[in-house]
Amino acid sequence: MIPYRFERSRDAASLHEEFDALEPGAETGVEVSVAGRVMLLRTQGKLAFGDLRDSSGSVQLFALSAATHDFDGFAKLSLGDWVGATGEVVKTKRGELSVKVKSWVLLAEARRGFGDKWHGITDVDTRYRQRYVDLWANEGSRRVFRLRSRLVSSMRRWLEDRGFVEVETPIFHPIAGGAHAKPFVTHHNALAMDLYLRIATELYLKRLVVGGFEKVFEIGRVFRNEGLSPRHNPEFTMLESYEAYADYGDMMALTEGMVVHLATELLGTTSLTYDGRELDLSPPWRRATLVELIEEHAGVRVDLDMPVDELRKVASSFDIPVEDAWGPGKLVLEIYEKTTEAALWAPTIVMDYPQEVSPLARPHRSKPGYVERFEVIVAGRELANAFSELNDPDIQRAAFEAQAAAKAAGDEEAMVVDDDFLRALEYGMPPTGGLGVGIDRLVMLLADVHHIRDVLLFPTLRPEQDRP
RNA sequence: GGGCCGCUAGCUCAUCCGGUAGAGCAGGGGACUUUUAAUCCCAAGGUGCAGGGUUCGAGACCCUGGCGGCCCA
Repeated sequence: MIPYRFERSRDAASLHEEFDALEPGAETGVEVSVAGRVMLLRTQGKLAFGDLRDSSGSVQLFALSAATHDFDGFAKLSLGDWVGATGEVVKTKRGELSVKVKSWVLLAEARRGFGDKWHGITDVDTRYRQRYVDLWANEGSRRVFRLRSRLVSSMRRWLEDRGFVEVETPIFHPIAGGAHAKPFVTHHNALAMDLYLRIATELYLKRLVVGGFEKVFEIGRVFRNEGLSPRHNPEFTMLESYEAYADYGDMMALTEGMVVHLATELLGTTSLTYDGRELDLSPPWRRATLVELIEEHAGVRVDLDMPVDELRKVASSFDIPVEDAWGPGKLVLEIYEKTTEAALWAPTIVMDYPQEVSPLARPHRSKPGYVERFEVIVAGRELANAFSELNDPDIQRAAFEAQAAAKAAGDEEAMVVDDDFLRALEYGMPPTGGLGVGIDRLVMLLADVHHIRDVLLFPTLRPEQDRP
């Protein structure tokens, strides 16, 4: 009979912490109860040794036929069985900290085996579909998800310590806005209308700034209807935060401060290794404009006041499939993405994007045609995107209308006019700095993993067929 | 979407030039009173991703499809 509960007094880590210093052969007289999964079992006639793993670590169980209740049953446990065990804390002759089992109880039977105890599970399909098996079999996998949990927790605390208030905004949107992406569509029966799963939290959070939340953030899942790749999953997690009275310069300091804090708190250092290369996150991060970086990496000087034909020629020379509808801003952005972005390894704040491709950012205070926007690129990938937020309803309406025109011309990722958001801006939004950070990518960076599926517990997969 | 690679026992992998599949671990039985991936002995374990084709004979060669990976777009 499997019991309904088990009174555990200690976990593995606390036993190691207290008793690891004991000499081999030591007895403590301390009786404890531990519980977990049997990950290894070595029987030896009238003795048996088992490795018991709980969420804190592992501790050895040491059973003797003369001293252990139902020794024969213990010796026949299967790998993967859950047990609770009670007995004295001892060190074996070989110096392994152990619980010398007096009594034990089966808490759950593993009817399916746990696979190769040495190689673990390497089949990626099994790892992702049956994450529970992966988590038990692979220490590295457990490590990544604990890191992720601590990262989100630390991020939340860091923002709250600076006066930011966490909110939850709708996932169902009547209009999908706030990013360039194709949305998922669903249907509400009672309202008889289609709804979109959000592609960003931006427009609702800015409504909250209008409403008087001067520092606000949301850590939430967003959904984009795009393919799977090492860096893309259709649902992923973003931090977005908005700060009234601040501009994109303040957002640079905020982003840098937060990432440096997280690396230091979680890893104890800002000197990382990523994909076998050294990566130094220590501040100050390099700041350079988009066009400066293009010149540096592509060897061409581009600017928005160049004739469009000339920009097209430059783009074509880099094998970019130029589309007729692209204006100078889109061309410059494409040239940057093709030639420069992947080459930026050390953290780089890439400043001043074309207005044409940034419909939610505020025009640059001194550079016509540009907006006050930056992205942080680390290890060749976008980690954060931020701007001085556009708060002029007339400019915002014009930007939306340009987007709507692009959508009508075939750009499926373009935005549409959001009249409700414009109405909010008409009530007045103060100068505001906004920031978005991809949580999954940040975890990848700090955990040194190279596929987004390795930081998602249950990544999106095709459903398996004919496999029980 | 394109190219390449993979899919064999519960798990990790072999099977050479086409001759009807093998090991380690797990699971079963046995030995062993301080093991550390314990060790040793015994027995068992397969719709070779699916479906076609070539062949006297296909896990292997060819075609189509499925699932996955890497690279490219």
